[in-house]
Amino acid sequence: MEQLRETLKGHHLRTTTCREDVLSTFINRKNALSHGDLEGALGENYDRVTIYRTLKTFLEKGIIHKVLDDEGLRYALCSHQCSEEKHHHDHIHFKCNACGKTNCLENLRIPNVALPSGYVPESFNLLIQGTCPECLAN
Amino acid sequence: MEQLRETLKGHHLRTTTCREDVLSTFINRKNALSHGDLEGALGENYDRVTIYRTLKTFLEKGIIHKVLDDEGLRYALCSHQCSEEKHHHDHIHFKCNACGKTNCLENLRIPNVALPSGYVPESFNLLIQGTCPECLAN
DNA sequence: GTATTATCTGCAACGATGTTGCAGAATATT
DNA sequence: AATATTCTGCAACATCGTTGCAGATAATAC
Ligand SMILES: [Mn+2]
Ligand SMILES: [Mn+2]
Ligand SMILES: [Zn+2]
Ligand SMILES: [Zn+2]
Repeated sequence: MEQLRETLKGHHLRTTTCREDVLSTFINRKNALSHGDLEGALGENYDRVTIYRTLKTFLEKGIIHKVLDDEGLRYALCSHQCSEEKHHHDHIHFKCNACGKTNCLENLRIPNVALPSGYVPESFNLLIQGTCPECLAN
Repeated sequence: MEQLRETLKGHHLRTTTCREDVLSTFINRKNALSHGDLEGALGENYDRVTIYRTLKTFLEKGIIHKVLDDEGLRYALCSHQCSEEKHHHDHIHFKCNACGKTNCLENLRIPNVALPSGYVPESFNLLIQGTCPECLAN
């Protein structure tokens, strides 16, 4: 509760109930969320547009980052000290084809790739699809 | 020209002008194309819906494959022998933030990753963003 | 606590994107 | 040339995402 306010303040954002609810939804569900997911969870309380704008704001402030998925765009919490200036997202994302959830594998870094000369890499996005441990057990 | 008909026949597709034009657009431009790109190039000749269906058909027949991008979904030619049954797409995609083009780096394979136990990988998608050789020169 | 200012939210309207059903057109086959 | 198959265009619709603006709310100053 108070934790949420701290996070928002720390990123120079006013604390509003919508922002608190969006943020806590990200924290409670562990996986990456689309706008549609959030609308499903909070749509009765807040307007679609407000949720879009909240995502945009969180993205700009470095609270969440984009996750590319074969179904479209999702968002996940930035775990480390991402700020408005600098982001650290060289970790792997895993999507389970059984349960449909996409997760950050925060401690798995994307391996280096030797690009042909002339290519200057700046950011990386690796999505691995397959079966997650939970679904494998069932 | 005749090449196009061969490719279509080889995938058991009727040769229509729309399919020929979509296919040749992929061949002429080297980079990955979105539906919007194709609509911009061919939209005066063909209906939006027909272009959507052509993409879907090409995808199913293994003529093109999906390319994930921070802007959304694009498509690129399958260079090797992708068929309806089996696809080979463990290569890297590169998006240039300067010119906005996304390309297949067909001969760069995605490196292996040691996943935590319980995760069963099936497919991989690595997008590297940065500056391409052409834009670096300018 | 109240007034002021800056920011956020809801609503409406709109544009872009993608899907489906169906009748007529085009293609491949005989 | 006749037939069977499948492709295309149109219309209608659903989903997704953006923008402008007026009223509500939060932070700040008094
Ligand atoms: Mn992540
Ligand atoms: Mn490719
Ligand atoms: Zn799963
Ligand atoms: Zn470039």
